[in-house]
Amino acid sequence: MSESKDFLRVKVEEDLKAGKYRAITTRFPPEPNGFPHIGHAKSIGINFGIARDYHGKCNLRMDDTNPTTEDMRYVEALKDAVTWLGFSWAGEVRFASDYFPKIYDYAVQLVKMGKAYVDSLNEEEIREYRGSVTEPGRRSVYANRSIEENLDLLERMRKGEFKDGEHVLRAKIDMSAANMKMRDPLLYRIRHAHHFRTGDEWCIYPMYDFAHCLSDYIEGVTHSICTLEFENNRDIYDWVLDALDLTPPRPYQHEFARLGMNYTVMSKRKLLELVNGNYVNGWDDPRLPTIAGYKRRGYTPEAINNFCEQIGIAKANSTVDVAQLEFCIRDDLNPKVPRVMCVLDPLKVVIENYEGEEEIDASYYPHDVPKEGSRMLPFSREIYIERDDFSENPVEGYYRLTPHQPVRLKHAYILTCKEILKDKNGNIVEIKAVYHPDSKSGTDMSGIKTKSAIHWVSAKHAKKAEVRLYERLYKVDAPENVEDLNPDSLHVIQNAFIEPAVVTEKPDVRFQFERQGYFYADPIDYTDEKPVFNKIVGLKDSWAKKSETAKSAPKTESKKAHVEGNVAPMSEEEKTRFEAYTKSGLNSEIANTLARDEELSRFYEATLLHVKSPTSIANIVANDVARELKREVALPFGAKEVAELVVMMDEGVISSKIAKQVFETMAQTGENPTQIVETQGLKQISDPALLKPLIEDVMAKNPDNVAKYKAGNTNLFGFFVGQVLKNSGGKANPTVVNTLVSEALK
RNA sequence: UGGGGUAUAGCCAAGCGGUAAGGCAACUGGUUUUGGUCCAGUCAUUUCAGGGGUUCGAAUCCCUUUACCCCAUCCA
Repeated sequence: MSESKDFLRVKVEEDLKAGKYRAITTRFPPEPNGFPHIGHAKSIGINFGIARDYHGKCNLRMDDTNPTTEDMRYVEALKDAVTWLGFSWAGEVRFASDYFPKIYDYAVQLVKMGKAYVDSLNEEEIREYRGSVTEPGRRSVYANRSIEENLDLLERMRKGEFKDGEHVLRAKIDMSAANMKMRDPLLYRIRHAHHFRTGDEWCIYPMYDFAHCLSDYIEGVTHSICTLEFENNRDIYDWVLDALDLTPPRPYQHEFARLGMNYTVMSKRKLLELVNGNYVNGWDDPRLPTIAGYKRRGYTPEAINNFCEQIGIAKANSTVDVAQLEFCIRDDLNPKVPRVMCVLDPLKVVIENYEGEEEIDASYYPHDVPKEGSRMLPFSREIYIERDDFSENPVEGYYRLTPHQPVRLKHAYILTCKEILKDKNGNIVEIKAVYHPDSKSGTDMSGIKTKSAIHWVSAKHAKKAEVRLYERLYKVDAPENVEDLNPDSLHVIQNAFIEPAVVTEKPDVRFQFERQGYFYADPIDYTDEKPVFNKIVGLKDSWAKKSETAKSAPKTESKKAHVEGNVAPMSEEEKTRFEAYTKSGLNSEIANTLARDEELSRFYEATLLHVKSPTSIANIVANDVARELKREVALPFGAKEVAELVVMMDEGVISSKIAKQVFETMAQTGENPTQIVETQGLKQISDPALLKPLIEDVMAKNPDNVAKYKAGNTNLFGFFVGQVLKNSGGKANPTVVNTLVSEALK
């Protein structure tokens, strides 16, 4: 695990340490209405990963509360994905639909408590009554129904006495809530639809907001982790669980930013469009970011999991570079898979001075991969090399075969070009070459230096193979619709030539095709008669990059100009205060902060009554008191205490640093500041004679930093002061320490 | 526009008043029978979205401005 923990793990540790839960339970709660993609992999990694790290449990629960969109087929895909990624859920797969009876009972209870009602407005009216983000909504007249009537109606809804949309059950919360989600959210709706698990047992179905929190509670989930778009729903989550007065402990919801990747779409809707519109070949098309797609392409679960770990968990909306994913799969495959040779774009080479044939023992792994295994490579007079590996008029820096530059055939001999054969159009169709008999790999006595070694196959022995090359599905980095699709995302090479051992020996299903990339024997279409390979990812290619960057012009970068907005004007009252404050010597920023906030100005003026020290008071009120006021609890101290603190500071009994510390204690415990200073012995130390030994000590313990500082890293000054202050328990007078340290460092 | 979030390098991301972690990408150089891997190194100090303030000291605390995301489905 990495050294820094993400905020979710921090929270889990806190809760465990505080004894909020004895053990933790998480859950992965997809709706079975689409195939899972790499964004789900991130969520799976988080939920199952946290459960694993803290010895808890993680459930797999299908959030199947909408019978019209869900299907068993997706349940299977979801189970496959979790299993393939290497995780196992606790017990059986759960279904929200299993809890329908319990959830219904909770609904009845809410009605009995007078906290929910049956509304009979139609869909349009409900929307209208909800108001808008700027305007409060108004409550339906049906909200006044008696508990008995509500109970009766709800029961009849369940029995199927009403048509779809005739009634809904709503929570009675607040139609003017600033959070739109809290304007009497719907709890149940009538749907005479067949559910893929409960069949026709129910004709009312709970809404997400009602079912999800209760499902979590029923399962004993402790940490309900979801994505950012549910932040607004957290209020309902809490409301429902609190309103029902449940036996603790109850779960709490925490949100993280979902995964975005460039050149990729991740929404279910867009993915569905690609599949249904036949822009790709099914849910497992290797170009898709679905788990099934990656699996079919040849990605390993290790690579996906590493990726999810590397990108981290945070709350900022972000778009990860696909290069990061590609790194992960290369990194995983490099030390694992055998190297073999496959020619994708063949160019025939006839070796005029070679007769007969031979077999070369060639290791499957390069020197830096500590694995055993080799195969026999047939070599003969006619071979294929990659068309790219020959150049009649090479550009500067070209290392491969040219009319004047010999090249090493990997594992075999050195080759020199003798003649180029072309067709009528001037295309090269064949190379005539000679080999150097004494240059055989391992026993090279030729003394010829080559710049590179290229891959090849014996024409007579090679097997024909289909190779599917994939490029990014989209041509733009932030694709929006099908117009952004890359028309060249799929290249099928029907006539690639691969060395025979790959088919006859099958040392693995994933290979590195030497110098090209990683490939996977397609699990569905591959046969020995017609081998099919999918390109997983290319090797890094610094040669291609070099030749390309030479062409493309450097991008011009521009920093966005920052727009300054207007500050809201002050009211008359505020203006009067502001002027009085500046007149009394406060700087305009502090005066402004105080003047604009009624509570702050009141506190400031009250403190001023105790001591005539406007600047010190203003500073502490505008900064520290303001912070405490932001919290929703009442202040445990008053103007008198702050005044005491100010006096101690003004008189130099304590430094401003200690004052902050004292203030914090005051805010937490409500203790008297003088007492805090007394009991904790916080009086500041200003005597240089007492401070000097501390400074010398720090210097002696950090000779490296002293050297760095003297070499010019003046930032380290703060480090020394900080260390001294820390060692003095915060009591050293920072001003004195500063002068002493700067003297000592001369 | 009301509410809820977020802002640190080209892309992710740590950091919680005292030396701006790490990964990807990029760029040097070395090793190499893969232009791969590996190794060594470079890559935020007019610097943490902008402006002000508090402090001996601010990415971090306070005020303020800006930009982006989410919320007005009987979807989840």
